[in-house]
Amino acid sequence: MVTIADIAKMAGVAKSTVSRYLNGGSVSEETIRKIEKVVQETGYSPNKFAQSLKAKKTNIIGTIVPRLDSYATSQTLIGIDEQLRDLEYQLIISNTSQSLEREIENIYILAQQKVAGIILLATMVTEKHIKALHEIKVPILLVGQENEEFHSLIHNDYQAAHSLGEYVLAQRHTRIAYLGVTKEDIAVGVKRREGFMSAVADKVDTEVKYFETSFKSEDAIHKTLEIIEQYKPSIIVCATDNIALGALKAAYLSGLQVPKDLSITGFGGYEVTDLIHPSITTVKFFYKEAGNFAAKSIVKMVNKEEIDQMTFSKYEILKRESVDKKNN
Amino acid sequence: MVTIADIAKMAGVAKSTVSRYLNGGSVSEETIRKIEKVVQETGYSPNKFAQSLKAKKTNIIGTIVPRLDSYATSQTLIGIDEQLRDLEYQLIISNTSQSLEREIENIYILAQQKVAGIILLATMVTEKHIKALHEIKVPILLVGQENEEFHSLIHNDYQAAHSLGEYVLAQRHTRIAYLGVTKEDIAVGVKRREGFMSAVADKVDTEVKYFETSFKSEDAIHKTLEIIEQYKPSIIVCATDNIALGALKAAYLSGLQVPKDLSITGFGGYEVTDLIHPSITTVKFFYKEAGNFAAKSIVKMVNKEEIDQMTFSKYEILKRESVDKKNN
DNA sequence: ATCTTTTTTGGAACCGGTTCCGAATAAAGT
DNA sequence: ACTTTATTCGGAACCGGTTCCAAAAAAGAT
Repeated sequence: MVTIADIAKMAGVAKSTVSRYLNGGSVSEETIRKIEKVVQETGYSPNKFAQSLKAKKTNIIGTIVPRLDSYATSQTLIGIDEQLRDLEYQLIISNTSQSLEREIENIYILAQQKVAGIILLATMVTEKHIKALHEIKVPILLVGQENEEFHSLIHNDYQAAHSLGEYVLAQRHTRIAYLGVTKEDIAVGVKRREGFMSAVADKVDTEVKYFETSFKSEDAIHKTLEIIEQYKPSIIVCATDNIALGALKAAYLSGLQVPKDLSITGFGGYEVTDLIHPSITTVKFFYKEAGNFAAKSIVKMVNKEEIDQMTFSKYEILKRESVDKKNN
Repeated sequence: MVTIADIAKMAGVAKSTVSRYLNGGSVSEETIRKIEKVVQETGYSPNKFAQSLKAKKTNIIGTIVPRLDSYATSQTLIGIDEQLRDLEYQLIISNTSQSLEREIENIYILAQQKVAGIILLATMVTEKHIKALHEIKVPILLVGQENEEFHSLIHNDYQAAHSLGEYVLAQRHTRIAYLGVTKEDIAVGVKRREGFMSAVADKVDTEVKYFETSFKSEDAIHKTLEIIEQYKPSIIVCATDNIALGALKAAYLSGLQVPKDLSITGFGGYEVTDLIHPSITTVKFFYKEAGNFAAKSIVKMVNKEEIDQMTFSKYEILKRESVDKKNN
């Protein structure tokens, strides 16, 4: 490994002169040429650890993600990655495999690595999270969950679900099942449910029942089989697209035709929802664009610029084959 | 930020004593207690840059991946991540968004960061790749593509496709379309095709035609529409599950029933292939287990242990609803 | 109690880069 | 030609940890 001392010796100058050359300091044209020649011949590049040790900072942004095999996470990371590259920051991805303990641990690990900022894609934000995030003195951006103590970028779960509720009413569905998830996930478990109910509850001649499943499609299959047997809804509104896939499978297993016998909606706008038959009506969140925005925001925070405390990403209702219009 | 010098001062000992305490050197019980107390009170942890600068190595394994939104990549990374965590190595994920230039660049960047080893999930291995991998003097493991100069962990594309070909024959399909991808991808574009053809070519009364598409489902939809119109196969064997999803959509758009009018197979064993209707017959590769194995292997290489030059991961034919048996 | 062996400790050098500042040199001004 | 200003350069200290080795202390043997 070639060091700055080697380069200095080979170019016949001092280490500090090479350093000045590398960092835009005062160096004569002749000396520049001498150093350049040696740098090119050797392929020298500075030792990152030495630089960071001295500078006490890095150009690294850490992200903490709950899982690697989720569409929302992947797309968000792609957006973050693209934008950070443009801004000449390096991205570190820490996968916590949905362990809250690991999330806390990774917060401290990233701080130790002197990341310039942290983007936390959170499923939930506990007191321990908050304590850790305060202790480490690093700019933090939450993505996907809101919290009044930290800057947040969230998908407008409430408003999106409300819009979907309006669409379901406009399609004249009156016997509605809502298949949600645990309240511990504020965004998916609470806000989407509340938003949807705000649109459909208390409508005359409209019955809506809440059911709960996990995030796994296999559990959603079983739950939907129950719902079909016990409640016979004309539509099932699912809190995620993966749950909707499970509901679709259960409909087939029950001998029902979608959307004729049972309509189904999802949430997220995963690509596969347009590839299958029937294509699934869903709410599309622009995860990649959200990732782009998150990257820009965290860099602004690193540079001590002001950003909004809370930002909402866009959504779009994708009206597709899986919902029909009822005649009543 | 508390440094080792602060700890030493507070405990009334020398820096080198604190360092020995931290690294299992010779320290008396009394001195251990003094240091421990101060370390706990301050929450001190060593500066990673200083450690790495001195040690000239890290406990980081870098992975270079072509994309973040692929099932195979996600599962492999999850497997790598789990295993590395157990082995107390940190994982860095570098996403190259399918740019060969970025792959080369990231090889050098990771070397600069003194990663202990690199796992390269490659789509193809060019001369530039080989040059870079040789220059950086870091243990390398290729995953998903074979190359005789570097240790490789590959999915047995040839044998798996051969087995699938045998299954297709056993289901008595005689008018077969194979929908493949570019030959530049040796594993998916060459080996899978060759393996399948080795099973079905030259069979009496069996006609098999090769067609080509990109990895994108949308392109596969269009290509499949053409194939259905021009060749009317009884089965389409697709080089990936995403292509199979496209083929399934095209069958629906053509008014065909699967598997009655047209059978479809995929490759990879993505979860969604069992969620949709009809469930797709496919070859399942155990990506996560492959990731586990890759992590163990790279760590062995880092420790100068011998490993096999080439290792094959397992596969399994998942016989599902999308292929029926012909009566001929 | 004395001698030998083992354990413990601290000082200093080192890892590879950055930065300050005085000295030297060059350029500009009178 | 002399003075003032600007540019360039190199030496040394520093960033926070590790490690070597001589000296001191402790433990074991006679």
